Amino acid sequence: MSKEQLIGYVRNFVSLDDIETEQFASCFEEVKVKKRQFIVQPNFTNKHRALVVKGAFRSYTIAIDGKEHTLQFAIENWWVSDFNSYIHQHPATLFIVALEDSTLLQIEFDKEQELKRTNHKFETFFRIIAERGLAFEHRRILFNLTHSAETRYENFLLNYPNFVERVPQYALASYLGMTTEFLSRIRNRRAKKS
Amino acid sequence: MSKEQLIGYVRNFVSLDDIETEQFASCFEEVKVKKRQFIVQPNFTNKHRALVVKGAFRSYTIAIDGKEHTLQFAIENWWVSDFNSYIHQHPATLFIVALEDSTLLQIEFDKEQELKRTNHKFETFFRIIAERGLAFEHRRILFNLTHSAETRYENFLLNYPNFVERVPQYALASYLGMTTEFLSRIRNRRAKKS
DNA sequence: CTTCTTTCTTAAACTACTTCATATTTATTG
DNA sequence: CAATAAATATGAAGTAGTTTAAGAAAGAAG
Repeated sequence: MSKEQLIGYVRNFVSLDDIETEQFASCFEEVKVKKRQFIVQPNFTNKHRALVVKGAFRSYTIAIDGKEHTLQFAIENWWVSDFNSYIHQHPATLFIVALEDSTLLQIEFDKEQELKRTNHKFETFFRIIAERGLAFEHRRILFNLTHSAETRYENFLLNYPNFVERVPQYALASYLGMTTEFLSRIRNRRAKKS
Repeated sequence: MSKEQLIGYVRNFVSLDDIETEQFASCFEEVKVKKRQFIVQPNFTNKHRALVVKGAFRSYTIAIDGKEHTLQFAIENWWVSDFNSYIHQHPATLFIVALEDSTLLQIEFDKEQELKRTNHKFETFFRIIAERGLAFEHRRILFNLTHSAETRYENFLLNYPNFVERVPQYALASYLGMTTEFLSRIRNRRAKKS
């Protein structure tokens, strides 16, 4: 059962006894999603957050000029949601789409609230992942402010080599804040050098 | 005493009885900081997080080319820290400097850990502020990806009018991801229009 | 295997923003 | 309140990255 993976993940952050483990795991539901299927769409409230058990996702928005901009990717052991929509339980602004046939373990907002309310350890767990997420985004913002398009790409290659192969170029470009054409040129430039 | 302000802030998120309130508040220490004084510097671990009681701060980094890039501003009722340094207790990468003579209420990392360990409510409080911080940075990243320099400035004006007056232009420019010269032009352009 | 669609590539023209250099205004300090 | 330093303004030249457009390659679907 894929919940092993969830348990393993949670135990990185808090130690749970058997009863707690069971209680935690029982709040999650396995969902299979086909490539190109949307799990979140603008104007619909994002009622779950999900751990990617297998597969890959992309969350993005479409600007007024029609262009797509990627906020996040998620592969195995990453969480996926429109976080603003989820925590405030108001309408989403993002699309979230499966980049591959995927399996998720998702928890409903209300169940998560209950978990956090009933057991200090669960509260701790969600606190830690929020903190780590925040620290991550701080690093990302700073890196984006301080580096050129090419350096941002190199950094992504270095830190997330396993994402690169699984993510379409246009999506990666829009995550890194450049056009797909420009990323194509960067890749070409680099290929020639080596 | 300025701890009233801290209590008021915390009670926005969790309800504390008198004993809890006292326990929470007693972990914070008031610190006065003069304009231009640094409270965090690269390579020193950031041992506290602090609520701004009065005044204003800026956290920023200096890139290899010598240019400053602002990660955050903080005025009254905002938290300030090098969050990556603080939560992992490893050396800071940021400078944090007072933009005005200021008063802080700061808590030591170890005391915060203890608060969270000993009382579920305190854990909840820190979970909530981390989640809100994360949601905030998601909005910021998306907005930066989807809008031009001028629009980013207009948005900042709209959402944080009270920051604008208190923050030097070059710092705001570097927060918004543009040069101070370009922001100067934008402001000039706008002034002429109206 | 063929057709249709999606993604990637390449090149030339363009533009939003930067850089550099200098002048002006606004703060800070003795 | 001078004197000096720090921040802002402005113009001209430069560039990193975009836009547009068209073709090539790769994937998906029958």
